[in-house]
Amino acid sequence: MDSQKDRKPGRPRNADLDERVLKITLRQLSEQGYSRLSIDSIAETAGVSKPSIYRRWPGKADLATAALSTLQVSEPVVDTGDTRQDLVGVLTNFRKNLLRPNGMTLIGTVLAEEAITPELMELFRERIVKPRRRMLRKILERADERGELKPAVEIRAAVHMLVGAFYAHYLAKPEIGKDFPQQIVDIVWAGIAKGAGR
Amino acid sequence: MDSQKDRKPGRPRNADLDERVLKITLRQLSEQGYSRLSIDSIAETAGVSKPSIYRRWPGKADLATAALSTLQVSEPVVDTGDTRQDLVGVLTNFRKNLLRPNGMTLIGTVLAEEAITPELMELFRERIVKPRRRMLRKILERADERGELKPAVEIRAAVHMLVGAFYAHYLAKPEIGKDFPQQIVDIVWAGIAKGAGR
Amino acid sequence: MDSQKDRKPGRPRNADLDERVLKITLRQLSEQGYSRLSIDSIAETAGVSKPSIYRRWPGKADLATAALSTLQVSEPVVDTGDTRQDLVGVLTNFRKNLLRPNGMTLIGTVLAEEAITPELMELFRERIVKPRRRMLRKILERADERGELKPAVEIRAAVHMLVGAFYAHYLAKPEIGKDFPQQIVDIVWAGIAKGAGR
Amino acid sequence: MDSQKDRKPGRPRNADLDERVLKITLRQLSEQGYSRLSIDSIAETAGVSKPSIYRRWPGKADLATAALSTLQVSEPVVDTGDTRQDLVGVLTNFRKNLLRPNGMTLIGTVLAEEAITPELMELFRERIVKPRRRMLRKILERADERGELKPAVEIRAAVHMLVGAFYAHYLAKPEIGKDFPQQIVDIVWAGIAKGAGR
DNA sequence: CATGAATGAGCTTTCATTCAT
DNA sequence: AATGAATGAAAGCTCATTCAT
Repeated sequence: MDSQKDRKPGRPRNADLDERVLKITLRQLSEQGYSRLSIDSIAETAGVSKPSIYRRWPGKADLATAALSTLQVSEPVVDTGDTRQDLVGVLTNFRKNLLRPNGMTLIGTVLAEEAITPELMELFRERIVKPRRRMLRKILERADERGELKPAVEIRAAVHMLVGAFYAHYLAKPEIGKDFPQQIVDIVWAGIAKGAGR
Repeated sequence: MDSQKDRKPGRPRNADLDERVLKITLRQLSEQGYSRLSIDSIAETAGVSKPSIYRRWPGKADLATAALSTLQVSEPVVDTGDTRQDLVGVLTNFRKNLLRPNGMTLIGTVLAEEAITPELMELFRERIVKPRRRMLRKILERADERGELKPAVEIRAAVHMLVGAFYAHYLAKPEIGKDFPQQIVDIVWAGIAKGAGR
Repeated sequence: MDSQKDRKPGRPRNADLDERVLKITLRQLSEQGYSRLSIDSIAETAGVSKPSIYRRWPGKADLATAALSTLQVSEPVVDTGDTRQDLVGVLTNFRKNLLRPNGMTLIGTVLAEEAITPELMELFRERIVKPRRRMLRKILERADERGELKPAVEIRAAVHMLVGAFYAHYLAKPEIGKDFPQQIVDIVWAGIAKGAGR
Repeated sequence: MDSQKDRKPGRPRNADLDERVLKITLRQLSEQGYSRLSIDSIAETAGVSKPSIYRRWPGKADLATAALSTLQVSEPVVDTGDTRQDLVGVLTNFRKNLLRPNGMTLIGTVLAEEAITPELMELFRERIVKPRRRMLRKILERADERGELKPAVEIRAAVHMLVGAFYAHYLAKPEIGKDFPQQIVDIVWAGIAKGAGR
């Protein structure tokens, strides 16, 4: 009798449903962008009725936001002791994600919608952009603590360059060579490391 | 007979119209993205009928493409003799464009639509991305010819970094400081210039 | 054994609930009409679940009907001895009700729905229309017994005119003057009273 | 060549369409009321696409209003010289309309929607209510000019009673006898005519 | 008994596109 | 060539009703 005492009243939610809907929303979001995203088609694909969706999320924007917020970049921070190798590791992984089908669509949609649905951009920043940057920043901060960097190096700017190089490359040419992470790290390292650049 | 020699038969097309439509299309494209782009509203804003649009461009994608292709980045290549100053000049201008209202919307739309309307991306690459990169590349090539760069420097990678840093910064934080171009150039320069990085 | 003798088995119904729901239903019915009446919103406003409503009333029509049937015009029959004054009294009250906000919405809804939900009209007739008419009829019958009326006066027709004048006035112009009841009574009285109309 | 000079450019409108849509709208409005009125079903019944409707009328309210405004009570003003006979004639016709199927639905809908879509009521007043009243008023004014009425009779109030009696009767009992017009006219006449009421 | 969840059908409205002058 | 009219297909959202605890 005790085992039921804290059961909530009413028909329990179908827990699957949340997950299924969010997953499909995220897929449509990444494949077709926010404005092509259709609750009709999400409902159909998920095998769910539209009101079930509207019960959970008040509107399209909220649903898209919720889907985005399920994303979470969370790779363990590597620490091999070799700064350059650590950086290359993170960037290699970044490259892989970028080159996946629709790897850039989500970021595109988020930028395209910024004026109209700014929440998307904000979430994307918090959940995707910042976590990835944090990994790189940590690596560089460790290097700094070990005294590997020049004094007064702008770590944030270095991170911008490391990450940004991939965006720029993609925009110029969508095939990014396997050794690009290494190339980028080499140049940045030469720019920020103490005694580098001989 | 002279006065008519290069007239085509039939009622001539209204040349104004092309221009007006393309201009408005481009604006809507930059402000609201491709999928919110509405031929209805373009026609209305331009004071033109929809069939007049369809006569010229077979469909929405073609119209958007045509509008994009009117864009042309064409800044005069500066050459002050000081490589770093030249780079900072170009990037300062780049920053200004980026920070304009909707400065990133167009690029976002183009990325978001890549899977569905790849022509947009291709055009954007040719008309916007590559010209800007070319300016930076030229500056660096000149520097190389003057012997300012380390041997075997990957100029293309350096350009990726210079440009990309802005994208990355925008994604992480949309306010980009005035001295950011200088910061970036400093680091890259330290990474690629002969004798730099002491 | 006494204390439970008239308890029904199982959990007793919450009597409050009936009342609350009906009251809110009646309000929505009077303010927005039958077809805008929404069980969703009734449930929410009453703080009740929808199945609790459906358990009591099989559907929307039944609920609306039940709400209507709680209405009951029941004014004490005045009898000052002065027929005209009595009539004016009733009609003055009628005017007040008519001019209340949404004073005509309920009657409108009932007419509008007659073809689809005839029960509403029937109930309205029994609970609202007839009781009010009965008051007027009583007054006139009393007058007749006192010998104030011409012989063979159609009392029912007189009542139609007394009441109907207000409807007609409202339809033509929704502001009804304070002396309208008196005006109407004067004319009717001149038409039906013995020796009137000199 | 002249015969075409004032033809409007563009594809001409399908004139039938307006008429068909308005007719069906009016029917649905009278049968089911404003809020059940559905553009979907109007379009289907009229064999027309929904955008064709929206091109002509910006929304549901406008369409309903337009449909209402096609109505026009316009009966020739009879003048037999016998006031009572003239009145009975108009009211007999009124009775016939009232007793038609859904004869009261339209007026009900208009009342029910007054708070939400007041244009309907306004139009109804102008197009239906006032014209009919005008006919009765004219008859009474003529009688007055002929010196048939008591001095200072409130003609408007008399008209309210004549018309209103039918509404009141309908609300109390929807079967209205054939001699009701005569009955009503008799009482009112006794109330307002000079020397009547013996 | 009462609840919260789920559903199918419907609503108004907009869009890209084609027709008929 | 240019126009206004017409269309089929969808979109976002809400409602009356039923299910599963």
